[in-house]
Amino acid sequence: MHITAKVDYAVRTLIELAAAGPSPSKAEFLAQSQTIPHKFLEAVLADLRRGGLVNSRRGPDGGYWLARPAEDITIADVIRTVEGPLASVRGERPEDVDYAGPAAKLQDVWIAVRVNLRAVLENVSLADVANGQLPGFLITLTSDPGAWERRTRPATSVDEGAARG
Amino acid sequence: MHITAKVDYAVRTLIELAAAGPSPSKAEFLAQSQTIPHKFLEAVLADLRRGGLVNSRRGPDGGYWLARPAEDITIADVIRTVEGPLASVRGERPEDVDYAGPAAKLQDVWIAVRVNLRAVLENVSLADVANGQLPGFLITLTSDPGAWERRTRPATSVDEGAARG
DNA sequence: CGGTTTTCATACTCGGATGGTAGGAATTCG
DNA sequence: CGAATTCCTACCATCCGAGTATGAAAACCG
Repeated sequence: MHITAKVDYAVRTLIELAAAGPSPSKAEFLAQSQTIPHKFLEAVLADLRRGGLVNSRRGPDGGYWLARPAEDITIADVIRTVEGPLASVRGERPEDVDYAGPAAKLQDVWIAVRVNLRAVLENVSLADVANGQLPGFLITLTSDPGAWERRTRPATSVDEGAARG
Repeated sequence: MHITAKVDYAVRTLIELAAAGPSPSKAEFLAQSQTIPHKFLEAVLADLRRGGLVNSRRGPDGGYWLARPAEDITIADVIRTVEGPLASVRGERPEDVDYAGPAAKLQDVWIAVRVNLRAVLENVSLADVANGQLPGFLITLTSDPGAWERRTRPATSVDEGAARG
């Protein structure tokens, strides 16, 4: 469950474009604003252009701008454009896996994971983030202080010889 | 957002052990039951043992069995044992990332993603899956037929507005 | 037209992860 | 003892992630 640099860069760049409005922004400016290696960002922007999320123009006064309104581009759109499906199991889509015996119902778990991923990523737009006004359900999810705590797996009772409550 | 073969194998193997009860199961049997390469499964089982999720014994009548009750081991436990943190952004934990300018609130999105991942993975146990009796919230999440449909990113032309809220 | 600025395309590197395989040592049992 | 099984170390092939280098193509300026 890893957000790659490419996805991270793509989302941040598009947020920057959402904030910039309709006039074109140069790759060099975007790279410096978000601290992204310039040439690497160019490759990401190429994917975004081929995916139809941004338009571009060359030459002086050239640059990149959003191809659609920032309200209509979700984080899920960005991930699918630069990386493919939101969730996959060993390269397959969750609905395509097939498990034997007692593991049969494991498929439902992966489906539920995808449902919950979608519930967040398909319901936050670039405009939401750029304006700093996240949707209500997002506020609710992140307002629990536990949401910000790191959680490590429980220490096994076996290797802690002495103390166990 | 990719479930690796290692995680998939680990979970399925532990479910098989949950179904097998307290008597030891041999790696060869587990490999064949779940169609996993035998030697690769051995490496996975080694991680699970070092992580304290299974115990083992050698020799004839040897094998592997769960170190804790199947009701007390969640899918999240398994993922953290064999792969590390549930969610990460460019190798960092979501609470540690720091974004400039209009992207600042993007951190909250990643936090929300982790919250929703935890909501599923920390609340399904090996016993739930092995018994085929998933918790109610899981049933609810997967009973929507849309949960099983693949979703592709919208075509470049604007057609359907996403149902928000 | 020439020169400058920018995007665009291609190819390359480099390390680490992923998904395995092989061979043999250690342990347990009959 | 000998057979069965886990356990350990090493190895391998391939791909992916992240980034670099070089230069061609387009757009604008005068």
